[in-house]
Amino acid sequence: MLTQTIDQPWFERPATAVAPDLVGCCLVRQFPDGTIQRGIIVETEAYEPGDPACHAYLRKTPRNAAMFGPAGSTYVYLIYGIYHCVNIVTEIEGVPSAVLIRALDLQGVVDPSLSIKAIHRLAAGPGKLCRYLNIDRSLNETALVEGQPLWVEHRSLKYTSAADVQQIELVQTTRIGLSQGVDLPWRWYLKGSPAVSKL
DNA sequence: TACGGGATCTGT
DNA sequence: CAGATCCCGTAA
Repeated sequence: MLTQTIDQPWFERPATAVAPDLVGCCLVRQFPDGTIQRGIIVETEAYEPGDPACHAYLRKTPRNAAMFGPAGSTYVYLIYGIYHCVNIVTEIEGVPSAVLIRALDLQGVVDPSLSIKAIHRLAAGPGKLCRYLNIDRSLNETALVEGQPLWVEHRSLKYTSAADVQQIELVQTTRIGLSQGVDLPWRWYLKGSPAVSKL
């Protein structure tokens, strides 16, 4: 068994704990026609209660309701009227907490018209990865379960064997694009990945 | 009911 | 660095 699906208990932790652990894991998208696209998560951000940048900072509203849902479900929202962003909900139900998936290193993309470098930019950013994976609000509040439209797999053996868990070099910095909570260092990315949205 | 801004990206 | 373009949160 090379990959293992991550299930709910793993996500029942604060977003600031889950977010760094998700880097190196694999987001799996199964399209309606059954085809599957995988991407290694290379960049995440955490959003938590008490965090002024969290969409649920003030109260529960129709938009942010998904953040209060069970761990291991999705929170998908529309931003700037154009792009979607996908989060993985963490913490026990009722606690608004989530990890924004900011960038993926897509696996198995074969397109002769694109350079390797260009392929690495296809999902380099939260809006771009949702566009590429065709993720919109119809996938809001979806459980991350194998065989569903979206799920997550643990770091593969080739990443986790031997010396390697330690070799995932994480960089921790401040989050991007915010006007509130700008000083909280709740963004993590895989050092050296060509698919990270910004250095 | 009206209004303004947003966890973004692209092309100029 | 402005524009795209929609939803929703807040105020009235």
